[in-house]
Amino acid sequence: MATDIKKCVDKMDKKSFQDDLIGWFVSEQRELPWRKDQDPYKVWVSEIMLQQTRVDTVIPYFNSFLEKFPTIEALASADEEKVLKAWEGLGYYSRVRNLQSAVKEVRENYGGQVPDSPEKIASLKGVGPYTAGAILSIAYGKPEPAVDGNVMRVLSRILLIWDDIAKPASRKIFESTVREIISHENPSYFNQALMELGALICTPTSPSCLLCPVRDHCAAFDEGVQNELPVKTKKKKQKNIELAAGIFTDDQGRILIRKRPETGLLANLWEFPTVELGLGFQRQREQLAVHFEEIYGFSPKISESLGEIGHVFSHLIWNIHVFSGSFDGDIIESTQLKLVTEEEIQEYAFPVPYQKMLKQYLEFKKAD
DNA sequence: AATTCGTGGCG
DNA sequence: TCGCCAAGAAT
Repeated sequence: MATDIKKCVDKMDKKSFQDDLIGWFVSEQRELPWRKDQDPYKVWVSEIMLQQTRVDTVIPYFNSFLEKFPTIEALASADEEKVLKAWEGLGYYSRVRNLQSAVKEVRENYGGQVPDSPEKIASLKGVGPYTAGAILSIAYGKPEPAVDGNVMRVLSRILLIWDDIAKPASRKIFESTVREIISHENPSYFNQALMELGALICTPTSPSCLLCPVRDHCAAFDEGVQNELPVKTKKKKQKNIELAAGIFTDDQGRILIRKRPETGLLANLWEFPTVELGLGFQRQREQLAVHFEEIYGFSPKISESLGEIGHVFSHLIWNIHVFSGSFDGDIIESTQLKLVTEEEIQEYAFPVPYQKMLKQYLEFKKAD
């Protein structure tokens, strides 16, 4: 640890800090569905869902997910299609595929009990340093650091840590710092309180320092630099991609859908047949049909243009040119290519941009 | 170490 | 409108 950080840590009255922090958490913590008990499975599910995702977004997903898959056994034996459907709209879909894979591993190797050793738990798919520490401390009361973005922001201010929190290497600095100041009486509340403080008081912009329970321990507040911390370099902007996608129906009105590849963006989710348009995407309808044929082996009759749908990802921006149309008989259905009715389509998990596309199509059809 | 993985909300 | 952000992990 850097000497200036150590100096700040040494100067801190740990016991007083822990008491103020935990005391605040006891009285001010939010009632959240995953805080009703310390069931390791529920803690685990909540932590996976909460990765890069807001509490308000997670709550309804957590409740319905636990209803559908109440136990490790239930999730381990569930159909992957249903698991993905339960995650639909939450994003970062590899999280739930890793979760189900890890839950199976727990069933097979640990008798269905979530292990409580750092080594074993960190070896589970989708469980990294943060999630391992969160489960160990919250479910098992172990004094392990659980360093997320909140913790880095809060501690950077309290202890005047100027390392760039966007750098992967910085996390370790915060972990070793937490090891020095964590409460061994109540590591669960200590970790949760740091995160809760970051969520409610010590926010990224305009922190509510006047309401802060640990203001007297905060070096940044003392020096009036709370708005300069944390140091975080900004990421580069997204790349634009032009796509054409079609809702193509057969003579019975069934819609053609395709399962995306099992790796990469939106892996294993379903979509409507899509082609990427090159630089000169101002091509004519006939060429577009040829383009679809090259990739899917059929040539649709494109009848209508339904406009465009924009969708922003973390690292890229899609602009989907939406079409509707039909095709003649000879589609060969497979595990990757299916013809489904408007009823059946509800059973398949679609990324948000394609949900928008379907909605757009149904409204167009109704108005027509 | 730097990228790739979603989505929705907010100033 | 746009950049930033939210309880990160895998590659």
